[in-house]
Amino acid sequence: MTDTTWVKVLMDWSAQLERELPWREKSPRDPYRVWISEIMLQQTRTEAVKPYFNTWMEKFPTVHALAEASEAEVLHAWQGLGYYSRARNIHAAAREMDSHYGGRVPDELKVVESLPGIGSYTAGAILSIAYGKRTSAVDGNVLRIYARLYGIEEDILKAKGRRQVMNCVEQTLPEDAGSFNEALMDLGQEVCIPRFPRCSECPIASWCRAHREGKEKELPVRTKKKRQETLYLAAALILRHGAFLMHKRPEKGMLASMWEFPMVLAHTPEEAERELGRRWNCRLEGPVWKHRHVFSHRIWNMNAYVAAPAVQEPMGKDYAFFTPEEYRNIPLAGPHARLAAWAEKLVLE
DNA sequence: AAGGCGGGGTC
DNA sequence: GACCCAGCCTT
Repeated sequence: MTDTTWVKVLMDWSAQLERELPWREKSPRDPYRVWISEIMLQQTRTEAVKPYFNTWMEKFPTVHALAEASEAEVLHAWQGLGYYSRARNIHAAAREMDSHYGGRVPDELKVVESLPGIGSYTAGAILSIAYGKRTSAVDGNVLRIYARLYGIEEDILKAKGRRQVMNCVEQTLPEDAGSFNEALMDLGQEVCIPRFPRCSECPIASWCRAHREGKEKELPVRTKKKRQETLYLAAALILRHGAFLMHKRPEKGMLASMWEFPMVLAHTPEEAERELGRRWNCRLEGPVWKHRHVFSHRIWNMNAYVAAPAVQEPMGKDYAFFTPEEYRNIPLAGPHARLAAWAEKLVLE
């Protein structure tokens, strides 16, 4: 039988820690706030989320307010936070809650988990924290903590290792699962951190197998990810009557539905520049601006050029002109937001 | 089971 | 540079 005496020790430690976070107001918790915070926190540090969360709540205070908003407004509020399918899914889920669930976050595990953007972790977190149900919420923190605590040597990013942790969590999960899940997050962020765990500060170190065996830096085992592909990007600054020509990206794939300056991707900077000149059939001045942007899975080396196409091209509905005043209110794609900020001064000249 | 999908802090 | 974060979805 598993020794679970550490559970209460951990929860007492977390309670006296009293971490103050915008989404951790006094109980009862607002399920809407719990849901939004959990989505924002997917693969994202708490410090990055804080300002977005507060702005979001002023802009979209309820499920209904969010459901009424346009997708562009929602995407704009998410700009800079990354993983933009989260914004699209959150919007779709809000409309579903508004039309089918009385404008509330549902309180049944299977129902919540069926909503877009809500997987097993987020469903468990919402149900336990907002509704007091006894559900587990296994995230990166929990995988790391349990791998160390119980000396699990399987790769936690693979199904087998993950299953071992999930089984273990089920056996240790207390009735007050919400407080327990939050206590694990506290421990994972403050003490049982990835690289160099602070075991001397850990309230449950005496129960930890990895610590006992001096393997706390060896665990957890996790596969490395492959490195990014490098691409070269040439962007066109096409200015008419104080407005820049911009392009709306496709509805699927990277930076979906966000706006960018017209651009070409290639494997060399020369090729990108040549293709851009051919596309707009004009001379390019520049590069007038350079930037290197690292994504999780690729790298863009960007060059921007001033272009003045002689004739008005037939452009289609994915193209439109925006003044800087206007493009501050539309969702801009990653590094194009930086270019847009820089390009404002061209309008003044 | 594997890979796509952002951005930023930290070493 | 590399690592990794309160993961989910598609293929």
